[in-house]
Parts: sequence; structure tokens; C-alpha cells
Amino acid sequence: MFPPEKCEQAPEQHKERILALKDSLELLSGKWKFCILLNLYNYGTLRFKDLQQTSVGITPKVLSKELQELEENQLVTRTVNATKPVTVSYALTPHAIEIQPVINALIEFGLKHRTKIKNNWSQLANQ
Amino acid sequence: MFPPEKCEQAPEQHKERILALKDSLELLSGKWKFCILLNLYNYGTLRFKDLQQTSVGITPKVLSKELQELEENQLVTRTVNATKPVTVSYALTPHAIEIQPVINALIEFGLKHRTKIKNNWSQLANQ
DNA sequence: GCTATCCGTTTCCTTTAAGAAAGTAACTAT
DNA sequence: ATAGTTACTTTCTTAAAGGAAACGGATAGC
Repeated sequence: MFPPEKCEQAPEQHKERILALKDSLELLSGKWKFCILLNLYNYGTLRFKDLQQTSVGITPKVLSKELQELEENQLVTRTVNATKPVTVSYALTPHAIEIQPVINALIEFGLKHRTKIKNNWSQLANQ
Repeated sequence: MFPPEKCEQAPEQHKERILALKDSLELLSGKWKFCILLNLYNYGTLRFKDLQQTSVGITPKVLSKELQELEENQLVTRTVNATKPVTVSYALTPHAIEIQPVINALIEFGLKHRTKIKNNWSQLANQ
């Protein structure tokens, strides 16, 4: 058994938090969603081709699918412009702005982890 | 083209941040890692079977694999206890504690998203 | 008519992730 | 001797994700 005093402290809150965590992960799953969102944060509105260029390595099919999922979940808006040829702009919704803390936390952790791994390497190289 | 003024503001920083983001996502990919980490935050040290019970729905094979990956990336420690039968304890490393902001941000977003979706439903139901 | 651009879609294929079920090894209790 | 516990591993199968390449409709320019 796991420590009962901790488990019983707030079991319902904990369950709710796990569910919330799973909700978030479901929305943000996949290899590219965070990358797309980060680019939209950085550049504001972007067109399909811009996103294809900024999300290095993504194929149009995957980009299309990811954008559809993000739109379904009301995290991005899709706007068809009256240009010729037609262009389509994508932008974050106000709701998506609340993902920014997640992305920042991920980036910070990534940066820390990088330096940590680097230090381990130099320790190993240190004969 | 995407807005050049924003793009040229800090292109190298942006690239570094994208790489850091991808690093994080690589470490934390999969359906269960965040769930396992959250349980270790909540309960402290847990044994294999505890984790199987708290990560509802996980199979021993997947749990074993996820724990191995977390250990490889130095996010959890694995300790074999001198009990009979043998038990194995898992705990977070100091380094893993830096993931907590990520998890908290994910949970907060999940909670907000839940209430948002709820509101949308009640709006739709409002004839 | 030919070519190009933009925003996709379609088809096909490969890789990866995940789940179900059974087995293993070491030990204990009955 | 048999059954149970813990901590996995192994095997098999299925589902999901992802990539490559080609195609399509709309429009424009030459």
C-alpha cells in the first residue's frame, strides 16, 4: 500500500487533478501541437505555409490534421482571406493563451535539462 | 511570409526555445509519464504495485517501460528493498521536481478548459 | 494553353504506442 | 505440495500516429 496519510489527505482533489491532467494531455497530444502553438505565440497570426515553414519537418497532411484538431478544441481560429490565391490565417483564441504557462514551463524545464545533461557529459569526460 | 519584425526580433532565442520544447516533449512523451510523476509527487515513494493502482488502467508492461525510460532520463530512482518478497520503490529525483511547474500548469489549464466546455454546453442547451 | 501559388486532400505505407494474456523467478504461508 | 505475492518480462495483436508522394480546385500571370 502507498502511504495512507497522504492518500487520504485529499483523495477527491487528487482525482480531479488527475482528470484535469488527462484532459490537457488529450488536447495537446501529438508531436506537433505545442510547436504550432509556440509559433503562433511568437509570430501572432500565421498562414498555412508559414506554419509549414516554422514547424520544421511537418508535412502538409499532418499540419492540416493538427490544425483541425486545434480548431475543434477552440484553441485556434481559421480565417479564409479574400486574397488571390486564397490564403488562410490561423491565430490563437483567447482561451489558448492560457496554455502559455504550460509552454513556458516546458521550455524552462527543457533548458535546465539540457544544461544538466551537458554537465553530466563533462563529468564523464573528466578523466 | 510571416511578420518579419517579430521573426527577426530574436530568431536564435526562438530556435533555442523550440529545441528546449522538443527536448521536454521527448522526455515526457507517452500516455502515462505525467500521471506517474503526479502520483509520485502526491504520495512520495511508491512501489510498483502502488503505481499500478494509482495509474488507473495501466498494464504492468507499459508501467515497466515508462519507469525504465524515466529512470534512464534520471527523473526517478529505482530502489530494491530487502523485503520478502522483494519490493521495489520508485521516487522522484531532485531534477524531476523541476517538472512540477509543468504539471501544475497542465492541471490548471485542464481545469479551466473543463469549466469552459461546460459553459459552452449550457449555452447550447439554453433554447 | 501552360505554369505557378496556396491550401489543402487522398492514398499508401511504415513506425510507434499500447493493450491483453500468459509466463517467470524468488520467496512465503498453509 | 500448492497457492499466493511482488515485480516484472515475453509474446501476440491491435490501434494510432506519422511520413512520402501525388493530386485537386481556385486563381493569376505570361
